[in-house]
Amino acid sequence: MFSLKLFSKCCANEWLQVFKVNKETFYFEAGQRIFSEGEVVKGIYFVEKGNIKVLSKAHDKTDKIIRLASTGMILGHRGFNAKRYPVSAEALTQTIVTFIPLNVFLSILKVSPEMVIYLLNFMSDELQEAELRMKNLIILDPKVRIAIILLKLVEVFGYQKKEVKNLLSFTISRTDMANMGGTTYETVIRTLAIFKRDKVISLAGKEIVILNEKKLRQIATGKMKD
Amino acid sequence: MFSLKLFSKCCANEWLQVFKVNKETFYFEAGQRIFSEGEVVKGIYFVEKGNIKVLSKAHDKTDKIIRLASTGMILGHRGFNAKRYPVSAEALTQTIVTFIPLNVFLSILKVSPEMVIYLLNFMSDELQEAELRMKNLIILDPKVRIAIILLKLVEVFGYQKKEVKNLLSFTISRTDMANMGGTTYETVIRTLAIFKRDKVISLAGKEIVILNEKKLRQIATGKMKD
DNA sequence: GTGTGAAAATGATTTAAATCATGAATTAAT
DNA sequence: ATTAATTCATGATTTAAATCATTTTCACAC
Repeated sequence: MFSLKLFSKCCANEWLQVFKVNKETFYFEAGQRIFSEGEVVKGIYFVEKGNIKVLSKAHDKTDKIIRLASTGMILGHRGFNAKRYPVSAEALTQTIVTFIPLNVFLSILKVSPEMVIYLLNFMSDELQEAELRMKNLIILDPKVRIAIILLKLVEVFGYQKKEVKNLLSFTISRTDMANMGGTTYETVIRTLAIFKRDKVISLAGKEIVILNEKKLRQIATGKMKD
Repeated sequence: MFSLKLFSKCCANEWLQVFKVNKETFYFEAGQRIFSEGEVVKGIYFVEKGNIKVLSKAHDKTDKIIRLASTGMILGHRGFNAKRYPVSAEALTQTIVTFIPLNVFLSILKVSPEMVIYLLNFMSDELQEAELRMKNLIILDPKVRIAIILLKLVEVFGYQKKEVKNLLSFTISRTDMANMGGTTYETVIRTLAIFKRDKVISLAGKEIVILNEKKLRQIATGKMKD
């Protein structure tokens, strides 16, 4: 259990007890909201298992995918200085999360410099990640952006350990990919078709197999023009 | 002096002394680098005065503008968990910064929960800011994006207090605006011409006067189609 | 199995923005 | 002041991707 490991590493025994007493476990099915933008911040979530998309409402009232999350990640930490969550979190698959009330977490932060450092590092990583995506979105070529998204899927969700080699353990919808990449789902589909033609990936229904991760990485870093 | 105020608010007297003894002041001219991507992280910077652009190298080897900074902001905090700065900072105007070595700053963090909270809030804000920009970039209309950039210039650099009302105190180049907006400088220039035609702004050379901030805000939030 | 709805896939058309090309204006340098 | 260099400005052309319109495939229910 991710959160338990983290707290036992960072806290003295008495505070580990505080965590254990105050934590709650929640289960979500695919499509369910873990929390929604605008809700009052009650606490912080640790993803024990599952895949999640973090959404934020844009000016046009549609939700944009801000990041993907999976096992071992923190949710709701953007609420620190806000009264209300600035983003929503929605389960993409069956998900288990551990919840801890904000005041309890803040108390633990006060007595655990290790936890402070962990959190600062986590947020620093997230900041770099967000800025990296920003750069990627500025790059105008959708092919590059979609290659980056595929690599992101590998990074966050990983490969299925079953028969087929390099079959993504979870594939988000083409529409979600378009959302992440700032493009349309038709463009995503066409681009995936090109990648398939070039033997970079293969498609089995909506499922995606990464045939040539090296080549995909070259496309994603702009080292391959076609 | 921004950093002095911050530390005296957050620290007991003895630690304020540690800050005062260890801090250094640096001066930069427009175009000079404060630190560069890839350099070993030595410490953290507080902007006392001046305008700065924070850059990050993209795949195509060109620098992309990640954020703008001005008086009262922190630089170099992305280096917390990294050995080397993941971004560069370049002065846009004459700039004064206070530098404090990382180990000194971390020591102060350990004894000052106030400073921890301040930093967490600052980073939380930055994260939200980055995600907001991400959303904005996903929105495809360059006109909206350029309106957002103009408002950003108002927010970060403010208006000149001289004769002309609502004259931006500092205008970045069209090329820099294009960089921030993920577009070309021609598109920036054309869009500014449209804004001028619609009496939203006026142009005096490269300088920009915001004539109708309300209307600009409507364009930026997509509430105005033309 | 058959039916229904959703998601994926493709083709045709339009459109907006990038690119290319050139010229004007502003700034800096001698 | 004159030249050079940089930045700003516009017009013409091309191109890539959005939009629109259908068709196909897949998944789930009955």
